[in-house]
Amino acid sequence: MDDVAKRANVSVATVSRVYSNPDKVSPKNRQKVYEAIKELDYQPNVLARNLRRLQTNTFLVVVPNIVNTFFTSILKTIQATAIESGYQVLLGDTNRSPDLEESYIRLLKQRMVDGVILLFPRMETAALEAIAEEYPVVIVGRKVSNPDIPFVTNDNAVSTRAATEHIIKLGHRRIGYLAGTLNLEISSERLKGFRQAMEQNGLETDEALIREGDFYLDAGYSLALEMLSSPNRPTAVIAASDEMAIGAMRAAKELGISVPSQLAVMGFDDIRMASICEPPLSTIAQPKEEFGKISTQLLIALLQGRLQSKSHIFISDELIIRQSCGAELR
Amino acid sequence: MDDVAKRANVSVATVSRVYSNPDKVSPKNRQKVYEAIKELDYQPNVLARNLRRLQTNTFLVVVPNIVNTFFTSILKTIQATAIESGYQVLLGDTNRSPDLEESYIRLLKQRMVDGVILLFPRMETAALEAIAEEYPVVIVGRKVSNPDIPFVTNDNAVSTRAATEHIIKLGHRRIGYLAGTLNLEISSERLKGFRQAMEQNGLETDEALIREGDFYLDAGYSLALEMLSSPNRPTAVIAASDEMAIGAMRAAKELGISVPSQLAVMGFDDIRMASICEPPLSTIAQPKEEFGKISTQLLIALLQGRLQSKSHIFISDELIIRQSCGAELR
DNA sequence: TTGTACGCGTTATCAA
DNA sequence: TTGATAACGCGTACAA
Repeated sequence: MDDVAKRANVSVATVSRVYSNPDKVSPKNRQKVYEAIKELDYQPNVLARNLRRLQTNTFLVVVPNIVNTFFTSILKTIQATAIESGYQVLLGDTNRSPDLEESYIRLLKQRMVDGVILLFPRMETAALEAIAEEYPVVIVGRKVSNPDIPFVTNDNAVSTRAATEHIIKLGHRRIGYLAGTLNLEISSERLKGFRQAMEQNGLETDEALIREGDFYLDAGYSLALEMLSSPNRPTAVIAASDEMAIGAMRAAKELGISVPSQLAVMGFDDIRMASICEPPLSTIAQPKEEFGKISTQLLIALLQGRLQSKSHIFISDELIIRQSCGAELR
Repeated sequence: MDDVAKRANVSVATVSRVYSNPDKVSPKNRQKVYEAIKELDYQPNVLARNLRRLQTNTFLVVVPNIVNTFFTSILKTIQATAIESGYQVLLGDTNRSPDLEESYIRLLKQRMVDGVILLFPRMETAALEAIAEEYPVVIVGRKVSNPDIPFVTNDNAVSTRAATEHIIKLGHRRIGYLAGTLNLEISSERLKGFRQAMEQNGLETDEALIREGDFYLDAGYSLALEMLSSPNRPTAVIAASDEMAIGAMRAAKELGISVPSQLAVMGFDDIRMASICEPPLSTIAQPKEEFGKISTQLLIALLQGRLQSKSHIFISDELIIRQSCGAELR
């Protein structure tokens, strides 16, 4: 910076101002500085700037599993939005481990990052709130009660209820449900929505038709194989994930049960396979891009101290009707 | 740090040494410092440390598309390996744009990161080499001739040749090839391997059976539909990607051509769908984890100035035989 | 083994 | 509008 200043016949202060406050420098000097910068191919040292400002214009995104296109779709939008606003994104993959999640908070304490976006965090609520009260944190995909902690999420109960109602309207009465790991709030909420829809429509839920899986294809396959082998089998199956729904379709095929004419199937997630499989799977799509965009905007607002309070944001899922639920047969 | 020093009755230098050179501090003082750190919950300020050391212990990973599990599998290993070694990972998604790729190099010039791993870069070779000559850069998935620039890649020609030979050994003579975008080196190399295998086995390659697609399912579907509708259709199809291979299987199904008994199919990539589709797809799996691990080790060695020269590393792909190629029928 | 003091390259304050 | 200068918090050369 000294060299630039000398070459432009100004002080380092003026050079610095050309970056932070160009309007406060006379056009003549500004021009001279620009030229000197160009001639010397000068690049400001970000490390010094960071130290002086005590901020890095970088934030961390903590992801449960980066080999999962659901999360990376969100991450992609976060990254793009961040870059647009002059921020960088540091990546933290946790392998779904709550401990690793918490360990990343160290970066916040050491001032290595200005803030954090937590995607579908799994740590205890108490720990989560404690961190978010002390540092700039935005949560995606999970609710907290503290009104000062911003989050953006969908409502899993509402969406599953809507999907279930769609199936009921198609005339089904015996409906099976393949749940995800039930100790996750996201799974229990989805199941809750299923039960609500059944109840509100005066249908009894046969507990034998509710099974817990782990979101993956194999679980959906084997649970459905059992369920569909029963003489009193359901005429529709709703799954907490597309993979499980596709597993269920495979089981049906193996048993000679045709989808959708003899069995309606509904998934959740809208993964790429959902539109490609046979028949294409009806499902619920979460607003991945909006998760990313809104959470990033919230965090930047938070960092710049212009966050309106009560930033609890719910975004609607989208019910996508393809052929597996048989809506088109009617 | 001042507070810690006072509390432990030592100087700040001693506190600093406890972090960087614990052995150079007397056990007594070391213990006192540890206690003070704990009592005050002191965290060293990374920004100051970075400035002083003129390094960040952070490196950038530039990814063509982060919503692609092939790239994120590599990224995942990179992240894990980096963290293990005390490094952080900054994320750069380029949407396959060469310009965006180059723009990330700014972070290097500004010293925001110590080095870069470029995954399957698309920029011009000249630009690539120019950057890698000046800064610590490791390239994944692409070769460069300069022996000082480290890279790790597979050999697409060799792998495709092996896959083609496998098909030939199964007795096929008329074999179709669905290529990827041919202006990418990766695609032309694969096609080259196909031609080599045909030639070395004395088979003529009918140019009508070589078609260029774009790696995606739809292209594989429509190209195969055409190719298989011909009266003189091939008995085997090799694709440059699993998605195209799956598209080809769909086309075959539509035409009433049974896979594998009437048509052998081979893919490339080993995406999740490959093991799930019907029939399961034979394919070539690239060593994703090794890409990640080795590239990270190379970069860290490079940063620490202990990189042996000639770090040009080739890793073998794995031919995965499932049912779509019909090997099991014999 | 320990402490003093300088400098890393900026930004921001203040006075001119 | 500009310049001089004091931080920012740490690491380390040097002296003790």
